[in-house]
Amino acid sequence: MDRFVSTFTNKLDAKGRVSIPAPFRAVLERDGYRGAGAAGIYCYPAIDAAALDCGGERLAQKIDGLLAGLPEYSDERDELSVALYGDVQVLSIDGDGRIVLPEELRAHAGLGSQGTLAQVTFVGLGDKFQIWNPSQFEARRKIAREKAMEHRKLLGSGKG
Amino acid sequence: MDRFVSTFTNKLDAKGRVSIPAPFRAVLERDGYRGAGAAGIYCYPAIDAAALDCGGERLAQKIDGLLAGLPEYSDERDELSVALYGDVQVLSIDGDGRIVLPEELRAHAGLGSQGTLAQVTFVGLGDKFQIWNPSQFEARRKIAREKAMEHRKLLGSGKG
DNA sequence: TAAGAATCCATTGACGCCCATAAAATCCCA
DNA sequence: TGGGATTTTATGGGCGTCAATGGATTCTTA
Repeated sequence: MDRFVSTFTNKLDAKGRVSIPAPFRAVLERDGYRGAGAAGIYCYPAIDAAALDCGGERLAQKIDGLLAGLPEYSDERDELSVALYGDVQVLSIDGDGRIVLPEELRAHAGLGSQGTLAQVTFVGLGDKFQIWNPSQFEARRKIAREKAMEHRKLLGSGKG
Repeated sequence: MDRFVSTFTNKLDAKGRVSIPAPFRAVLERDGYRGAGAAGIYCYPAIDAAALDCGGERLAQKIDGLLAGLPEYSDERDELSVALYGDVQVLSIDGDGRIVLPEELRAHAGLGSQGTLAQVTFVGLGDKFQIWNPSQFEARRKIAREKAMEHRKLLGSGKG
């Protein structure tokens, strides 16, 4: 049972390409691999952050599972379907392990426009990973650490 | 059930490699060993100390367990995911029982930068262990002893 | 045919893997 | 029980492979 773990920062080149960190690629391959040429990741704007949520088959199934819990023809389900599926893009992974980030996704995550050189940060979150603007992620991480510190006693993780 | 116990100090070489103490290795192997090549340890900056927390599969499962209890799309979960998964690095153990400490982790623990020769101290803490800068750990240990002494008086106050 | 996209190729630098040596702990046997 | 032999650790170094990145070339399609 592989998970996406730790963070990596790679370069976004002039064509909008960026290498997926090798460890993440390995997880994706073991996850929902669909043959050499057909490999791809699901990617969509995170609902509550300036970042992109990404994952493989397992993530897609998880979304399916969420929706399955709602009544077939409810407004709730329709709205969630749109929110979750509507903005999803399937990004294919090229022979060198890279994806191309479309303009729309880049805009949401605060990554430079096409042609702009930039860095992007991949953040492992277990069964999915996120793509961030590095400096924005640093700020986010700082907050997360503070929160974690607060929760520490509750969690009992201090003594592990 | 094996535990990480006692402390060892080994050299960090020019490549940033350091041998994991043999006794710790033995515990890791019995813990969640996944075949020769796939062996690795989970390592992340300690939340409340200038040290690194390390462990094997058991530690990873503990993290999973913490998150599994939280609702799928909650702020709480998001933050903890970032704090827990985002900072974790999976360090693979080479054929000689060594790991490479990445720059980011070294910085947090006050170990020299790349190229710098240094020593690192491994401290057993039961089901995980920590990596310290030796002198910082000595200071820490001294305080711990004093505290322990105080507690001892409290604990043993009945008998004197 | 031009623009954009996808595929392929090349470079470089990091990392994993292997071996060699040295020190230390363990074992073995008289 | 003591001393030598053997095995395990720790540590240093070399080399090959793979990942990341930049650029070129081919393929689509408008």
